[in-house]
Amino acid sequence: MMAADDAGAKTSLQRGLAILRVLAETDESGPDSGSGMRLTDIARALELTPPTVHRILKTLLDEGMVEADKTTKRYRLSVDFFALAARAGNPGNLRDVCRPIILRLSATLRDTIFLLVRSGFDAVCLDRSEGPVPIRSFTGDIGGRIALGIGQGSISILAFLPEEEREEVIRFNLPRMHGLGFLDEVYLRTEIARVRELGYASRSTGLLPGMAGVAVPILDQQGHAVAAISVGTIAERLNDDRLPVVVDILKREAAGVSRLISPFDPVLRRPASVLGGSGP
Amino acid sequence: MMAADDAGAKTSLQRGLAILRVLAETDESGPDSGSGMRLTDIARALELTPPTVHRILKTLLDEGMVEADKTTKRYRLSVDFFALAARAGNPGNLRDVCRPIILRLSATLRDTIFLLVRSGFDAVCLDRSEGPVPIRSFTGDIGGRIALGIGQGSISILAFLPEEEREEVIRFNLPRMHGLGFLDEVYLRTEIARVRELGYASRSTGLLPGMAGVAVPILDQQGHAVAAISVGTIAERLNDDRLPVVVDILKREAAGVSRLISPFDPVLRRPASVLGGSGP
DNA sequence: CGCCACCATTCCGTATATCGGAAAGAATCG
DNA sequence: CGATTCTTTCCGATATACGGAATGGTGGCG
Repeated sequence: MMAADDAGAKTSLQRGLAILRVLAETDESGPDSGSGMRLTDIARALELTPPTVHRILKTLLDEGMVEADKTTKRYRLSVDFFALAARAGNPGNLRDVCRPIILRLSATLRDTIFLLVRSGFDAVCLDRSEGPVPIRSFTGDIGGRIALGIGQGSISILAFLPEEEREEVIRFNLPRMHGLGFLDEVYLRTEIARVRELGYASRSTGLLPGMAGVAVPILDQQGHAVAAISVGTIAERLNDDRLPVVVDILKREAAGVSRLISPFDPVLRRPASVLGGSGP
Repeated sequence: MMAADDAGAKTSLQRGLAILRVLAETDESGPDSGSGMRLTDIARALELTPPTVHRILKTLLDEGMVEADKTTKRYRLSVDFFALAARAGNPGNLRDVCRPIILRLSATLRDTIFLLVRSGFDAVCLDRSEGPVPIRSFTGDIGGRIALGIGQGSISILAFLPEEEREEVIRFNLPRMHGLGFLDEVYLRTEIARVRELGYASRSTGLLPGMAGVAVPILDQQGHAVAAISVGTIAERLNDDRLPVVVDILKREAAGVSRLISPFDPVLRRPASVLGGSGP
């Protein structure tokens, strides 16, 4: 069980990470974002005493992970921390491998392209390149998360997970989805079957009016999804004429990526897994 | 505050962060990127004993900041960590405020737009939106760093720092620059003077052949630079006809941002409640 | 095929960093 | 201008982290 506020944190490292997480929450988009948190607020949120928070914050400050506004005494995650993260999230070179493809696709299709990767029960947006047409999407920005099953890219990953994992994700995510959309289990399973059959996910879910998308999974050697390439655009741009063309291009690119990731290394008995272990 | 602030990490939190940093280094682009590090490599790099590294890695693993490939025993930063830190780097809402502007600019100008922010002696790329023309740049990707003074966006920040800070940065960065480019101090100071006079930085530095850029600083209330908006494109697209137009558009947008950031309200103005309202 | 070398992992006594109550400065509010 | 809330420092008791030593694995090499 993963409580949001880490009631079981015992070590100072865990407390430090908890503080980073709490700061990240207030740094996300919103009216107060960027303004940061005060020491006592952090202490309250994490059920720590002010001296403890103060000491840890001082360390985080010295290490450059956190920055403080000296006048307002408010703490927030630093730009350095942001820059550090840019070097993460590249499992199996996936992001590096896909960047040129993403750029090429958005230039060719003149739509916004997303690279999504699975992380636990979510899909996370690893990269994106905007087309000229502004769109809205579930994952939105780089680093954005969405439950596996919501949105074309996300569902195309879910559809091509190993059956056991797929069931586990569905079990876990259905309750979460009821809050976000109006998907019921029957609909979800129908969609998954369709995606598996077609090899791509499309159609507007109706959750974002006027928006539409297509996505294809990126499969590993075993034919299981590790990621997805997704096109987000307005509904008119995915009509019956254009859709097949886009799908065709996407499938070709995805197949190319499949060949490039986890290149067979004779030393290893198995290809390196692209997936992380951030599951249950 | 005695001495001993030196490189020798003492607390477990510092060691944990050091491990994250070391993992970030090997995760950056390169032939081995994405493959991760082994435990003993980390131990050697940080001059720690294997048991210590093992214990800390276990914590980081439990906390989801690090993921390990079970077969190869290699550790790397997790996608979760990536998602976490992607929420940082939004000082004073700067990124949120600028995103629509970045998108609008890249759609209008059909070039690649960067948002750079100062971090210490560097400029860091906070956001970017690619135009149809592929380009190369110093900062490159989101999260990329470049010494203040190299590149149009970077130098336009440097030029509009308070004089004292500007001198400090120049002193610190000149030695670093000699490795990167061929800038000498006279040239740098000439450029800075020119940028201050014109209010923007342009001209191809010649460091990236065929590439060109224009950038304008984003100023705070005191007229000091906190960030810059930069256009990166190929040299032909910044000829004498187009350059003034682009500069004009950029200046207008930058002025708009200046008004939006840190709306310093001298009266007692607490931004609602920090914990408050619509929690996710 | 089997030995060797290196690596990951566990154990545990010692040493030390961490914790938080108490209280002194700051800032803020009424 | 006094009251309240918050930040920061101090310090002793204690829990936690450390790393040497030993164990279990895994790949490399002869």
